[in-house]
Amino acid sequence: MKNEILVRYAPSPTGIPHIGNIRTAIFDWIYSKSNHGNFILRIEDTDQSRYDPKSETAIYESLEWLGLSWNEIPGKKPDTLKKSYVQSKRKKLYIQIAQELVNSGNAYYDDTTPEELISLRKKQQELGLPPRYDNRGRYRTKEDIDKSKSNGLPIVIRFKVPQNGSIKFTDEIRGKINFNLSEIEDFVILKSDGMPTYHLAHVVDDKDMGITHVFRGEEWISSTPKHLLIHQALNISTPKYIHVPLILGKDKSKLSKRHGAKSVLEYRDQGYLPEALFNYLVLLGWSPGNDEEIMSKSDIIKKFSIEKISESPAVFDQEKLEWMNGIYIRKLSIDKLSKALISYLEKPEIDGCLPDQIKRPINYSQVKSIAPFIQERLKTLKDSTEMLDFFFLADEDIKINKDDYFTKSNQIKDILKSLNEALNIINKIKKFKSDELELLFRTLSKELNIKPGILFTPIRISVTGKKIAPPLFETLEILGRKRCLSRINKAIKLLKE
RNA sequence: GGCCCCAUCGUCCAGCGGUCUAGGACAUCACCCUUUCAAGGUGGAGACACGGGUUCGAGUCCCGUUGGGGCUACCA
Repeated sequence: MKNEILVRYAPSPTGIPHIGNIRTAIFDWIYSKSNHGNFILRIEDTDQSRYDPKSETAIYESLEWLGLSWNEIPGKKPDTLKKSYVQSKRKKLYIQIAQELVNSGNAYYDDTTPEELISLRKKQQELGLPPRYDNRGRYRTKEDIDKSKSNGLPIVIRFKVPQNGSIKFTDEIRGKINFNLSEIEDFVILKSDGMPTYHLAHVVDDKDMGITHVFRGEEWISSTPKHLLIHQALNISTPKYIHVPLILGKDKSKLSKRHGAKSVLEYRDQGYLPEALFNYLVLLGWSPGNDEEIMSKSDIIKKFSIEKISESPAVFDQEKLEWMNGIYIRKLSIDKLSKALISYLEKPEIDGCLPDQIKRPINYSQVKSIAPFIQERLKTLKDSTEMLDFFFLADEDIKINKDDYFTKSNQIKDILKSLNEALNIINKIKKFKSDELELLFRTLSKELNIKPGILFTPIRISVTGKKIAPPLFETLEILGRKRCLSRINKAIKLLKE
């Protein structure tokens, strides 16, 4: 049986995909999966001046990291090894279609220069008129154009928009939307460098590739009439349009770099799990219709429907993402957590990971022994750096801030007493295990009549260099007797200075 | 400015005419648990933008106002 549903993610390689953009890809992917359709990737690189080769790689990486696998269209060879379709490789097709449109009277050559356009808009604005192209090119003769061409002036092809009547279309989540044609200017479909504009290229490709559903950001609603017009002129059918609500920054404007760099790869590098980002993002603008929030991919695929996509924009909430990431971290097995932690921690110090003086590779079994004690404390993998650097640091590299000892209005002689008792216990204890240690230290706390908190804090600081650290007795055990003794001795010396 | 879209707690969502004295989650506050920090538990505060209709009945339908956003390129 033939697959009916074909959706595409069509980013332009002008920057690293950000959250808003990739959310559309997520919807695309889910929709194709939930309908047993296909999902393809098309690189829309028709703007040569903004093209950035790095971002093309970033697109692949982002998609792969999130697990959004794409297919090729049966019978249509992709343009890259990565199985994506690339518009610049299809240039001839667009030129051919543009010329067809000229031939059929739906488009015309225009030699209006960019400078003329700028001064035209300027004049209009001075007069308080809306800035728009005045369709002057309609009245240029073939001779005019030929002359301009031989003079080396830039020539474009513009679509001839009927200047009366209206055009309407159905957006799958908002219903009917109507526009007056008189408000639409004759727009460029083929640029002077021979490249098509988005308007032409995507219509041609969607038709050529058999795209059935177009998911795109709400910002495209206003230019949809242009796309419809091209469809009409070409006498081809339109796909379904699903304009998804925008993702907004804290200030409620369209999410952009200005809101603090929200590229997908950055989330990866900051220690977020792909499952968490996926889950969070899909909930931004969609819900299953009840209160469920934590859902696996297959859950979501099962429950997804276009009708449940919301029509109002959503503000991106970093804190909720963090919370959700914590949920996903806690769901990981210790083995998986350890591996994720290692691959994160081994990166250079400059990326927020373990200090460079710590030898790589990081030992798996060591991380595995610690992982259970930090698992529920992590919001991101990055948090782990600070939580366990002291496990890997040499004793002499543990930096202690003396002031940390004195926050509870306690006195130095008590602190030294606690530390010396600790030394004593650690020295004498037979089985250096956390439960044994805890037993002895609790007994000591009672004997000395010192509250556990007061007794344990100096030990924690001495051994980890931190006021906040993983559970003390487990920490001691993993560190081992020798290192504990050495660190506490060092701390006593420091305190006596 | 013009055109288009949108409007439930601070934020994300549920609600698709009566079960709404409006439910969940994040954040926030209090308490419990507790060796720090978390995690967890319990509880609190917190919203249907406004005005007209329609209807026996409106958060839910219609219109307007207000507010927010988007578009207005030889960028996508």
